[in-house]
Amino acid sequence: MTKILTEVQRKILQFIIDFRDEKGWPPSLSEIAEEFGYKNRSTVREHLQALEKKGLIQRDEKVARGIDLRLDDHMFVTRPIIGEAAAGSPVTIYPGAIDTVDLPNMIKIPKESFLLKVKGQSLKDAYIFNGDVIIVNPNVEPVNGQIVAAVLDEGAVVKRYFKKGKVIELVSENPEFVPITVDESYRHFHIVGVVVGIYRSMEAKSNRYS
Amino acid sequence: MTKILTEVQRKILQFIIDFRDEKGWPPSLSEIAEEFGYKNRSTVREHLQALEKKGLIQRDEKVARGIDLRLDDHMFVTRPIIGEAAAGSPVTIYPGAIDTVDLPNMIKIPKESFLLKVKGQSLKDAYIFNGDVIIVNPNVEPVNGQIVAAVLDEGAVVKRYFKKGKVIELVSENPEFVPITVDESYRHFHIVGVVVGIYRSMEAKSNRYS
DNA sequence: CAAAATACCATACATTTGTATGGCTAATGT
DNA sequence: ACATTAGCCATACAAATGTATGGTATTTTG
Repeated sequence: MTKILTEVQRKILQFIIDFRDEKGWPPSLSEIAEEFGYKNRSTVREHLQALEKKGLIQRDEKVARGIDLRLDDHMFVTRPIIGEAAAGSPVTIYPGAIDTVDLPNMIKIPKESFLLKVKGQSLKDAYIFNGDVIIVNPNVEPVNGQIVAAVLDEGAVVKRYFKKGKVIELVSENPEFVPITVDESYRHFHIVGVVVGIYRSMEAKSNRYS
Repeated sequence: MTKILTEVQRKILQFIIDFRDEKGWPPSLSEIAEEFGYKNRSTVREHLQALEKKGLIQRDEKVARGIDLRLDDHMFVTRPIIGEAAAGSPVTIYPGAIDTVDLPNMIKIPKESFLLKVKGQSLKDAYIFNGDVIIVNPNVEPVNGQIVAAVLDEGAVVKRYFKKGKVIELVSENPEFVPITVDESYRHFHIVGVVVGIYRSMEAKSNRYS
């Protein structure tokens, strides 16, 4: 089962992955040939046939750029969680991804967004629960009414954002909670990003009460 | 900024997304033409130029299948919602899709699954709220512990599924609620499908208290 | 209303792309 | 010693692919 790749095959596979990542479509035989200095496409084709035989790619030979990656599904399905959101402590961003989520083959993360796993019941006033994954886009300006993840003196919050003149108000989804008003008296205030959505995996193993 | 797509453009974009998802590489102009019954590739090319002008794709015209998706900036893809889930009334499946959700393009709905929009607060014992979208897969056998959407005499429920011998128990996420035991006394009992996940859009417009 | 955009078509053309065949060398295993 | 495999080449060929140009009809927009 463990088919070992030769050095050349490994490099070609890596090139296909990178190419596809960057351009959005797989390389043609010519492009692979050029990358590796081959004067001939047949050479490339033989390497691709080897890769297909070993199950790493699937080809439609009759079709231009008909190279499909068949890497372990984990590559695509398991995404790193780069931090945790919880009240009382700042949003923790791990230096390297520590935890991962298994998202049932349905979630792909755009480059600029990242995932935060919700820890504890601290965000339940926003109807977000332990184990939920929130999708945060750090590169957009929050619009009034959007939910943002923010860090301030007393910790991290996930609340609706309203800017009124110089003052920013952070309102909970749950009307029982009093809004936070951010003004000059705050020394630390930083918008982590806009919460674009939440995803909750419905796996039996998940435990929402821990 | 909000460039609106025409119906044709939207459909073509969706086809490109699905094609790429399924095959692993983008479609050629011919393949798009064939899909939509066009007798001509120039027609397709014009649509692609429109999509590129609106920033949704990026093309390398000189290259076969040179279509790159640029959905990151336009995070949302509109998908049809085919029904509603609410307690008290059976799960309603619209004959044709009526409503739509804007899902982040990162959420890829498996072909066999469908979306139900949650209406009212009736499912809040499962921590699912008004306006949430649940992703239901009807073609898999529920495993003990999974959350299912089911219809029974008293209406539709979304609860955890446990089969013990001949008896099926439907347990709420919230321990305060008493489990439902399904036995011979039930005349109607039908599993709609397994809830694979939920997605909640964090749009300002959404109103969770209606 | 006139201009622009949308949405199609036909035909022609140049490249790109992948395939097929055959041959050559070096390393490896039996 | 001999077969096998990996790795590379040249040449020829057919099909797929994208482009260019010019046309028609309808709808939308300023």
